[in-house]
Amino acid sequence: MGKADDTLIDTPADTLADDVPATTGQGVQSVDRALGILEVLARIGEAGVTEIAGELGVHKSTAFRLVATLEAHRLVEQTTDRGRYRLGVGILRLAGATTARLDLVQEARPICRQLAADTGETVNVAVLSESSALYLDQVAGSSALQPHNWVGQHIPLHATSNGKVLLSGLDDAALDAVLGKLAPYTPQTITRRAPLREELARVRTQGYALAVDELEVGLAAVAAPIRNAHGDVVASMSVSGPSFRMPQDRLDAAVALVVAAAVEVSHRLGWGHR
Amino acid sequence: MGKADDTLIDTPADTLADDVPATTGQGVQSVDRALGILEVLARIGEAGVTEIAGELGVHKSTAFRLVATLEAHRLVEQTTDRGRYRLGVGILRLAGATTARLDLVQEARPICRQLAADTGETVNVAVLSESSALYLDQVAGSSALQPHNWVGQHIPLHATSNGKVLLSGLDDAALDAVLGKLAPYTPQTITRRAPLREELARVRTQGYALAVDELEVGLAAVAAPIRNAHGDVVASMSVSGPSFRMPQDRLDAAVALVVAAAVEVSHRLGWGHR
DNA sequence: GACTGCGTTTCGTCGAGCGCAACAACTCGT
DNA sequence: ACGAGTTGTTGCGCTCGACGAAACGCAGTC
Repeated sequence: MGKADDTLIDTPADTLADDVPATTGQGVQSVDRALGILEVLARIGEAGVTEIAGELGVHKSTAFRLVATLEAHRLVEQTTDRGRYRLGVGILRLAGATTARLDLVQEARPICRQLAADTGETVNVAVLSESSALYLDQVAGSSALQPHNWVGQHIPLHATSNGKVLLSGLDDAALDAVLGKLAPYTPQTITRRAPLREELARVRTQGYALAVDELEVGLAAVAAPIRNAHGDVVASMSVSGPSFRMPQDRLDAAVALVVAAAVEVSHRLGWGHR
Repeated sequence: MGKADDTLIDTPADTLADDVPATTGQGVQSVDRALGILEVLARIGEAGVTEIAGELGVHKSTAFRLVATLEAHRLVEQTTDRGRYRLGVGILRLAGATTARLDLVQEARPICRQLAADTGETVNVAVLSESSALYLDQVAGSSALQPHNWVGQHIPLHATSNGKVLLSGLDDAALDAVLGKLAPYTPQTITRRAPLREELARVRTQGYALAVDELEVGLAAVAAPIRNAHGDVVASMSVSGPSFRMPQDRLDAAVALVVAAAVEVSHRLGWGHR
């Protein structure tokens, strides 16, 4: 009886397991290693050939040849001639193409722009990916000294408005599978399961989520769900800015605007049709 | 066979053609092909194994194995089981790692220096902020008299070349939200909406903006847009100097140089053609 | 129900990619 | 200033891993 959770094992089986440790060991070896290099660089930021080779467990020359190939495609670049390597602009070009083909981003972008203009704050679109929130798009508000570009970053689910919205779309089993330890980022962070469940229930009923000083002191955000044709929560859209610029009345206004915007995007994705 | 052509390998290769058709032919073959697949998918958006194989000029099974390896690293994903392939979220994760260290000012600075050296005039980088242009960086030209430092200053949008470029990236709604009263600074300042819209349309088509005696009599400037991976105008780069030092021919030369410099910075930020 | 397209799998062969070792440039430590 | 110890880079043979051909299972479609 207690082992009912075994149904989780039905998952495609290769979806989980080894996500971090360099190479997966399956597939075309050299490609596998080359992609491992990209992941190493993403994790470390900057590394020399020797360091990369050590990380992958291959010979220096092998690592060098792979890196050189990656460099020819601009996926990595070296800081200086005969210097260390880091991820290059080719990645960004690919990322641009990736989001360009996501109809979610395409449909949401003009609405995000409008929302950013109306609120004057930064707008983000996020989806659930591998136990965290993955930010797909960001439109800076009118007060645009780009606060920080979160696109592509993985953000904790329990400490952000977007995260709460995404979690609110899951059932209890999926929730347990996704939630790990609830790390505290500020004194306001929700760190226990029970209060989080209550908060999620509240998000479900009221149709939006708030997060003030929960990820970072001085940061306030409000998010609303984006649904597909089946009504599933596929993404979340948020407005965020410094707390001092977000008094109660502006926050209320932002709630109304972001909910309306998210509903509009949902409609464009086929939600609410009969 | 063709023997003498070996000298081709000596080419500096730092400014090689950025439109890599598919595979570069050099480096580790299978990695080269795998990265070619990513580029094909970036271009086409979605493709089947057979189509990819045709594009690369390899056998179906080879393409499949490469795609499977890419899929294991989440760089591609298939729309449905036994379906077509497209770029995956792994790309976005990698992109997040690159944007984290990507700073507009930092990437632009060496190019600004070069531009300042080539033109002998002052170079500025500006972004849109709070209904005006915010100057982020400045590199003084070779000329002795130092113009006053604009970094950190908010400058009217309608009377500067940088401002026009930044405005040219907005749609009509955003334009109305940002534009207030068009204050006259000199007799040349554009103070009415309609002529300004025409000017912005001109900026969009020709890819740069001019401003002569519009903010201050005797001050001439030319600016070009800096774009991110999505093609959005995120910043503007300008060359400016006293009008008496800027006859028509020098102005023309400055236009070409600043446009080229802005394109170069855009590339570093992930902007690809089209 | 045969046909035709797809993505996927298996398998034997051969050449591409591997590890080795020598090379070149750069940084320390004394 | 000078080697000792790094680093990134490059030929070179051997071998194992990646390749292509063909077969397979599964969709649609006439």
